[in-house]
Amino acid sequence: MSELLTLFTRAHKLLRAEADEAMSRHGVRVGQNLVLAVLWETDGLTPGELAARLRLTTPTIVNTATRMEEAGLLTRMRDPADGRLVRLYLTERARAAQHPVEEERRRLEERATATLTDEERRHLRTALVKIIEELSPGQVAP
Amino acid sequence: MSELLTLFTRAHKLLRAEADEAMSRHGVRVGQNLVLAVLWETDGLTPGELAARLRLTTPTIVNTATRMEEAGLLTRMRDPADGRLVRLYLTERARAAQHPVEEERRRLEERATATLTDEERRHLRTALVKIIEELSPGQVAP
DNA sequence: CGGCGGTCATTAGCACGCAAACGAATTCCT
DNA sequence: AGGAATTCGTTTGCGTGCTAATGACCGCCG
Repeated sequence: MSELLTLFTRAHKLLRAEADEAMSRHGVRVGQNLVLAVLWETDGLTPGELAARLRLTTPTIVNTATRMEEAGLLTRMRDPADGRLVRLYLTERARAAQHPVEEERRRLEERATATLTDEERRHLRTALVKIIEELSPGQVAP
Repeated sequence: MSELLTLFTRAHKLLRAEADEAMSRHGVRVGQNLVLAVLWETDGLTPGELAARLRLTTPTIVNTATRMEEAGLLTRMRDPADGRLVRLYLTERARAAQHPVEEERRRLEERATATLTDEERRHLRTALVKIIEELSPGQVAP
């Protein structure tokens, strides 16, 4: 039986559900927190740039951005120099959510790996990196 | 930074994409292969029973079953003894897909962990089990 | 300068998860 | 026996991912 794939799926689902619940307490859904993480670092990126950094497709970012706009987390502005581009800027609410959301993320990771030793955590990390490297033709970088 | 969560998400996405591509070669989408795996073992279960075994919600199974019915993978039959129940039965096509799909699953797992030693694989497995145990209040069982 | 190809974002449509609301059938409890 | 409560499946609507098709805009090239 394909033990590992099954366990992987279950662990991922649990982690994602916990993350969504935790983020939702601060008005951020789990898929939005990735976009936020990038914009907290570099505000005013375009959907395409965000997609590249997050390894998602542009349509995914566009749809997420629309929901985030409706939720008052960001605003769209056409680039004055290049009318094809749209730049996404965080609102005050989005900036205010940074520390709470980052804290939730940190706490979840800590909780999920609470019963692992430091060595086991390192093993897990290297195993994940190896899997990613094996399946993704190329870089593992950031 | 929450390294582990990020790595986990990326690895899961890659695994899922590969799995979907592999299964699709045999007319089965990645979400359907889980339903199939259970029905290959025990045909004629109800959506509720399947949901319980797969730890998914009943609506998810119902919708997946509808798509599988349209794809000619299963048929719905009302239980003659209890009119609330619907039983899902595999078609010949679904049974024919068993060996190819199981083989794809096995190959994917093998490929993903190709650069891991047996010991690393065991480490990964126990780490996943611990995470699941930590986040899911109760059983890790089947 | 005027069209043409390339580069964007967006829209549409699908898969697959969830929760909540609904309707049908059974079971339980007077 | 007959109404109330429970147990099912289904429908609906949302979030998050994808691909393919569309449309706006820029830059280049003749």
